Amino acid sequence: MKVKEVSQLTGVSVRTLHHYDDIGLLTPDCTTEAGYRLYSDDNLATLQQILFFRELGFSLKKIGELLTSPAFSRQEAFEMQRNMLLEKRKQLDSMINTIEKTIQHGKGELVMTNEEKFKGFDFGENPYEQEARERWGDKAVDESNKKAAQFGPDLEKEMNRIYFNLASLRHLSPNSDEAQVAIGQWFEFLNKMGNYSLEAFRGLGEMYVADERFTKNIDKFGEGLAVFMRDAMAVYVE
Amino acid sequence: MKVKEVSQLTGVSVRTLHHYDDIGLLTPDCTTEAGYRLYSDDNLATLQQILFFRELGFSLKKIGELLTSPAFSRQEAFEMQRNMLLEKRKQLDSMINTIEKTIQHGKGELVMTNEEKFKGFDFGENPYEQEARERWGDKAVDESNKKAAQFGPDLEKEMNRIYFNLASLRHLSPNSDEAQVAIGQWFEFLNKMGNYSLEAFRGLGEMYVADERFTKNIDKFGEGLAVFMRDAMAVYVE
DNA sequence: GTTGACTCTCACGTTACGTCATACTTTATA
DNA sequence: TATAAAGTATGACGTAACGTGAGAGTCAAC
Repeated sequence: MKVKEVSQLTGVSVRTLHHYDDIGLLTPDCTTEAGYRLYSDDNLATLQQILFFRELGFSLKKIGELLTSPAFSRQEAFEMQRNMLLEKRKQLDSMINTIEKTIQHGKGELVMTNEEKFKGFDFGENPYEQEARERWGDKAVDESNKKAAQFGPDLEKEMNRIYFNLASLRHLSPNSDEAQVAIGQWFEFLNKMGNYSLEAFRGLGEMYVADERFTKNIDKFGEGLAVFMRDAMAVYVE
Repeated sequence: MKVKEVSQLTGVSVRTLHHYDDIGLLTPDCTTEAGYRLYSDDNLATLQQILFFRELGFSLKKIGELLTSPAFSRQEAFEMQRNMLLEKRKQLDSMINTIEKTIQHGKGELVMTNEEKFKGFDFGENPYEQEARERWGDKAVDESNKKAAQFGPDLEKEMNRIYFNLASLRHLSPNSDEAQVAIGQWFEFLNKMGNYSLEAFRGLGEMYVADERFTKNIDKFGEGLAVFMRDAMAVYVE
């Protein structure tokens, strides 16, 4: 789909699409050789996400952070957004209530304090952001780091813990959330003592299967773990 | 009340109060000789109005125009705002509905078209503004005055005929065929001497009931004709 | 009488686009 | 098939509604 079609479908302006592309929030999957932006269905789904978050008052910057967070899951996000929308409706109800009272107040049928007159406006500290940050924000990553670090200077123990954890998940899909979180921990762990690029990380996964010495050592934690890890690592890199 | 108190009470920042003062949207009734802003209860009521309109997506400029309009009435505004808030809640419900469908869609339990995925987002042409402009915009009063003045004797006759005809139908449903034909004639008639958009036409109907001067003149042809016409006009627009 | 919370007025920064201007590409029409 | 019309791209500047200090005056309290 070209910009105008997307614009008409979603109600956002073409300029907005350009803008989102400029700031890297929504880069179309494809372009014609003339430079025309072409949006895929997946791009549309992302745009929908963006609009939901925007409606809930998130800044574009924060939306970008959320969308690119490794812990981000679309389904999870949708369910959360639903809750947020319900919250917002409650707020709206509160405002409606306030205004109805105000109308009566104007007719002299009711007395109102100043505070009551502004009930429902307290937009100030919305709990939405908080929840989102906890779920997908930097804090989540930091916390897990902290926990991992608490295992002490004994790196081998920590390593084993991660392997163990992964082994317990190896019957799941390599791209399941749990698997990806676990493999993320593995990636962080490796980066504590060296600098693994994502590409190197993927290569490592390949080696787990290709090299028998690795395979055997890894599969000690559970049959098929090496293969599982390779797949999960490949997914993680993406 | 000084700025901080107002800020805490209402949830808006001190800077915002300064800003509203700067642009003349909300100038405190009083200041100390040191230049401190002092807000009266009336100022607070105005601020409440501002916040309601703001929540409904009006620009500060437009809010200022509304508030200073001679036709502006606080009570009327409140009632209108309540309707707008109810409208907005409907929109929210639509979004919630969309998101619930989307969740099912994600689980593969449902098929959705791209259009369905963006239902409820269509912020584009909000009817709120339109209504407000018609009610309090200077334009509404001027235009109808001008046109009324231009009436020649021929036109007046035709107009009366249409009114008469409508009055004879006012016991029917506003969306009956007869009523719609008659109101269609009225629309054509108006368009002979000016350009009435459908939206303006609907607004005119609203004014028939809202503005006593109209109501009285119209009801001369039959009790309740103004209300009947407003309803028929609303139906006609759709 | 001085500390700390509160206030003032500039004035520049920021976010999320809007609005041209200018130029190229694609589609429709004659 | 040429040519107009509609769509798109990239700057680049504009705007709305504040945020964020800086620097200075004011006020209540200990």
